[in-house]
Amino acid sequence: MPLSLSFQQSDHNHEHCIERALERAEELCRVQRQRLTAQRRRVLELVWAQHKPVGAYAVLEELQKQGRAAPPTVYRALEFLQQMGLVHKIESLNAYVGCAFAGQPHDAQFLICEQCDELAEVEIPRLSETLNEGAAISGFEPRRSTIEVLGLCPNCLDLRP
Amino acid sequence: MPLSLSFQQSDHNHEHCIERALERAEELCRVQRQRLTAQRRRVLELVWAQHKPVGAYAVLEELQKQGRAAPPTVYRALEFLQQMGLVHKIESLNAYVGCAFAGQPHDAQFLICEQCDELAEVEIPRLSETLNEGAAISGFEPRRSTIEVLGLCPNCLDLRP
DNA sequence: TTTTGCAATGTTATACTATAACAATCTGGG
DNA sequence: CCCAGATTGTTATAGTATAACATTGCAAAA
Ligand SMILES: [Zn+2]
Ligand SMILES: [Zn+2]
Ligand SMILES: [Zn+2]
Ligand SMILES: [Zn+2]
Repeated sequence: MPLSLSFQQSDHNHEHCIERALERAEELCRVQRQRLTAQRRRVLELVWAQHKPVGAYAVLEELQKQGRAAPPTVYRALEFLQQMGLVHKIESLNAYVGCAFAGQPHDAQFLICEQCDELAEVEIPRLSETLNEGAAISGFEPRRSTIEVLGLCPNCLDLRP
Repeated sequence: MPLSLSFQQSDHNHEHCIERALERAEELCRVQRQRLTAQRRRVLELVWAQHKPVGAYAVLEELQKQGRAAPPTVYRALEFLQQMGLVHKIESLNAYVGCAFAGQPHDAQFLICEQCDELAEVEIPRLSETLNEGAAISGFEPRRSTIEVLGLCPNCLDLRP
């Protein structure tokens, strides 16, 4: 997965992204004997609607367009999807995004554009190793890391003076 | 600053930590012609009360022991202190912690123990460089990064089976 | 097939985190 | 002193997330 393709072009076929994510989810849940119910599938679909982090209440609003729904519905689905490694929470934004590497064990690393809100999940070479080695020097044993980088994406940089 | 001293011993002289932080704050505000008011000073003191992240409403409760106070009081003080580089927000915990490197330009990096809640602000060798170089490969220009590592601290690891 | 028990969802209420808006007060420079 | 801007007070409300318990759905066991 070449890093230079981390950020999607605005004209890419996003339907394809969504389809692929849903297929991947079906597969993972089947293998792990977990139920990807219609509700959960729909939430995953909504989270994947864009390559941008989406708030839980934004998902809720969409759900409500097709019937009643309350916050616990969304949060339960998001929790399930996170546990299945299908969705990540972006802590610095209180928002959620579909995992680009579902099924592949990885530490989550995100580049987030503060201009257009586009997000790319990346795997920066040697970053996890450097982090783990550095933590070990402190005698610390890492279990889960939050790495969220805010800045300007290539698309927005191109449009700049 | 040796990384192996990142986590404080439970018997260290923490009054000294607090005094040093306050002196540092006075100095920084003086130089930058900003006012470290009694309110702001008190909030900084409360944030420094432990080497653990503290919630805004926990600070508020302490303030209320010495008179009336409302949420905006705390959030304003925290915002000021963050802008002055005296306090960091821990995004994954919605909590705040005193900066260990006030006055020294740095990217914030935290090791957080999920057992005892102790937190160490660290500067992992080459981590920022690795991150910036990796982002550059994506054509991304980083501005601010959130790096929070959850795991077990040396003290808690020692007490384990 | 019926039973049964757990998983999932519905529903209501509430906790927790943070900010908007405007009034009152304080502070330092002219 | 007087003013203008900064700071704080105060009330209300927005935004994020979970508790608690009722109901429904689903599949394995009998
Ligand atoms: Zn796409
Ligand atoms: Zn991922
Ligand atoms: Zn200390
Ligand atoms: Zn710091």
